[in-house]
Amino acid sequence: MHSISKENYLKTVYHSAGGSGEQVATSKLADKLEVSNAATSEMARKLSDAGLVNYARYKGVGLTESGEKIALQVLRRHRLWELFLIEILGMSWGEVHDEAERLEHCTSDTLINKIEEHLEFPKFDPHGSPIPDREGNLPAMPTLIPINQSVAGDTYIISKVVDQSSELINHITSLGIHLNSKIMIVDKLDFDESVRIKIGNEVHSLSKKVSEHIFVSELNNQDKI
Amino acid sequence: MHSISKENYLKTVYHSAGGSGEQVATSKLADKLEVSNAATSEMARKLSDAGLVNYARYKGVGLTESGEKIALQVLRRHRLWELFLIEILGMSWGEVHDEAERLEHCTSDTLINKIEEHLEFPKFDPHGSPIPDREGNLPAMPTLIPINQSVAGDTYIISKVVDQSSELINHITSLGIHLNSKIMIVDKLDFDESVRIKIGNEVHSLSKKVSEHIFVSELNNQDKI
DNA sequence: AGACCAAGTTAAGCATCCTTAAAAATAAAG
DNA sequence: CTTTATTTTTAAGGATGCTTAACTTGGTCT
Repeated sequence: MHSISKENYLKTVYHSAGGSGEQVATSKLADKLEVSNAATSEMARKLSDAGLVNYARYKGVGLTESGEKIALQVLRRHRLWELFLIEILGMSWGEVHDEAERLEHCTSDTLINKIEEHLEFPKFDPHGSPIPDREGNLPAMPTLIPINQSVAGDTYIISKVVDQSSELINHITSLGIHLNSKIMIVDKLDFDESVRIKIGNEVHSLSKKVSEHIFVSELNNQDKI
Repeated sequence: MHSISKENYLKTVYHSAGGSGEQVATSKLADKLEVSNAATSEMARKLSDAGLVNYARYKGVGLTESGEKIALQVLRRHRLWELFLIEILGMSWGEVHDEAERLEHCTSDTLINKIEEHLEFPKFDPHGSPIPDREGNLPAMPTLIPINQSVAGDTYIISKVVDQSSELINHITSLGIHLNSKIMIVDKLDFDESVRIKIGNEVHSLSKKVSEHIFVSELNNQDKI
């Protein structure tokens, strides 16, 4: 296994490169990792020697295939842990990030696979980010639309909630809305642009403001949590 | 938080000192931690400077009060993780030790308390070892005897297995012996000091060596796991 | 007691990952 | 196109935690 530092560098390169294999400036990594520029330059050379990044002096770093593989494994561990801590242990959104940040570096394949199994092979983490599978493949992202742009009569899956203010979260949680809840759009009222939705057998009304912060995906587009 | 190395040294001192605050030879620690004697001497000095152990050259180390506190916290994390991995995630005895060995060093109080809560405040880990509570207090232990000191004809509960080598664990697991299994002592053979036990309807023979590592408690003496 | 052996300690050095400060390369401006 | 400013890299050094090799110390044997 690679050192915690190396894993964090690779993860940060992955995030900074925005998916594609762009080159990332060492200074950008230094900012994100909160270390000196000198430290990132040195690490860039080491990771390059190890074949995990492409690095040419003054040109930034980009992940190689094997580097990306490791970054995706770290990401997988992070996102599965976050989901697990929230779903199974009842921790709050605010608490889980730092915890997962540490656990992601000391979790064997065996353990993370058990966690994945226990969560019934989720595809997305509590923030709606995709969880790489055992081979490092990312699931297809559903097309997300804010709930106020949904079509009355159609059925959707709650896929993402932006703005993590506890007020909003508590409000929608109290209505029985959770990530991956199945909902049906009853109707949309013109006069206040609110949306009425059906969850299970209950119908609730969502204000315009609330409905803008909840994103849904079409049912067929989504296999399972 | 203290470094992983420091936590491991303190834990090892605790285990080696056998509960009471005896002095432990640095060479004994070196053996258990699989590092050189030089490394333990140096660490002894550092831990002593930090007030975590009593250390006089050539006289070994012993935990101070604050050192023992840390050791017990590490122990608490280790044992709760082991139990959690087995009970909640369905991992095997053989798998959990190494896993817990890593997790114990990157688990916040918040998380370990959640785990404790989820397990409904267990008192003993999967090996029958006591789990320190949040204040570092150990629960009262049931009276344990090694199986080779049991009385033929009597019935007991498997309460503890020492030596966590996967070989031993796998062996006894394959015989159907688990923590809290009820067993009956069939007889004890003088010529090789082996013990024959009955589990369910099967009778198995345990060598002297194996029988020394399995501890049982009398049937009425046992509250819960 | 004196000599000897084993246990324990110090010394020197290495790997990792970080720092600050100086030097070099690139980019920008006149 | 040269000078300046900015970014990036190298150099030197520190902390941690380990190694091997040499040296003390303590205990034992005669």
